[in-house]
Amino acid sequence: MKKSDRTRQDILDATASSLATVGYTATTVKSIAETIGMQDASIYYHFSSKDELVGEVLDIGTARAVTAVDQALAEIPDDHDPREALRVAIIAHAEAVLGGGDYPRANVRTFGQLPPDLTHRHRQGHRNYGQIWTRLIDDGVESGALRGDLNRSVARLIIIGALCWAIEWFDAGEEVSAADVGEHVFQMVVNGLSVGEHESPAVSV
Amino acid sequence: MKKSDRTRQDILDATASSLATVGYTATTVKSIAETIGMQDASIYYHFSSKDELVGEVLDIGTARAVTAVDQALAEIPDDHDPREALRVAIIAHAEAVLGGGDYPRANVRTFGQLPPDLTHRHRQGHRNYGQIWTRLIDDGVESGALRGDLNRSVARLIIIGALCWAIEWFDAGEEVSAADVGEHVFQMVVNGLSVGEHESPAVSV
DNA sequence: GATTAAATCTAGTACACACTAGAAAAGTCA
DNA sequence: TGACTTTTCTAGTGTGTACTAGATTTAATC
Repeated sequence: MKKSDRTRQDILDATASSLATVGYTATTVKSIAETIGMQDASIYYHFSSKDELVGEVLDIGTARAVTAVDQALAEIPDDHDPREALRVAIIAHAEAVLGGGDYPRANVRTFGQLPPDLTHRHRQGHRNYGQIWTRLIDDGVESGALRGDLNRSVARLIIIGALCWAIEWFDAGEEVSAADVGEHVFQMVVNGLSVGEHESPAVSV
Repeated sequence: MKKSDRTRQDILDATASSLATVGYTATTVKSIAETIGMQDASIYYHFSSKDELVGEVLDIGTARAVTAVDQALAEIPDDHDPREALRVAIIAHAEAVLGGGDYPRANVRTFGQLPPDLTHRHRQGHRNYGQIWTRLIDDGVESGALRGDLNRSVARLIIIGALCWAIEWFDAGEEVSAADVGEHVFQMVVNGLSVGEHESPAVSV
């Protein structure tokens, strides 16, 4: 019973890593098996199909991203500026998806390449994740800290999009960290690029 | 000689449409052939391989996006505010990629799913496109209109990312137009979501 | 209308993929 | 050790893919 659990975990890890780096199509059952030194057929003792395996990896990925953002939000004081909550959430997301493990990265990386079944399966998870952001923006607008003249749904998707797309160009080896990317996104979408009266920003790379 | 050109165009169009809607892997030579009422083998009279065909579609896509942005920029007066140039470029990009034809959409949609050869082939095209944006941001910073305390390269990638990711959620049937999305991106990354002294924005959806 | 060239089709090959069946090996515990 | 279970392997199937070769049809030219 112990052996099986460890192997199962190895398979999940290898799949997450492969999805995060080469995407869904290039992630073959054979390549996963090779990574952990098994025959491809042996995978099917632990998972009934490739898509069930991939689905489980993606489930873990969304769960981790949600947890990361929730935890970060839980740590800020109650009397916070709604902008600060947004900042914390953006940076937490950036760190989870860019600097974090393979699971959240696999999630974002394979977005739009999955077969219909898997896409449908994860729609609910994405909706839940989106609600966190909807609330953050609503709080900001209703408290008067954020502008109310923009479509909130579009604003939310633009923020998430800027963060998700970063996975396409972000290079962990470079001098810009995952948190830096988050800080930049926050500075841009909240304070704006335009010269004005901003608090002196903490980030300068 | 005429016939061949028209068929060739039909193949390109069908490929662009397929890439834009279902992605690279699901775009098979057979499905392309079916769309235009041919046998799959006949495609190879016009193109030597699937990837050569796809590569040509992507080339056209980048060219159209570049042209759209260049043209939009050429039409603004010489004494423009650098922010206005950025706004025009952002909206032109949004319209080209979201509201425009299948070719630019195919480009963005298949980003990250292409085999290494094709990825490498288009790196130069993307670099050229990026330079347009680099110049826009540099102009803004050097003229004092945009903040200079952020990493310009990161800022550029965040703007492009927000626009590119929009293809994943944008629905042409909804009440938000492609130009609306561009306007939102501009308002957010240049003026910021934060409440402050903005000119009353023209967009309110 | 006959001759030639262009364009498409029929019929296949080779390969990679997800997945299966049953034998073999490894692990567990009396 | 021996009986049993769990896990992995060997050897395959079927399917879908890009792509090829050569015959066949369609179009253009004289």
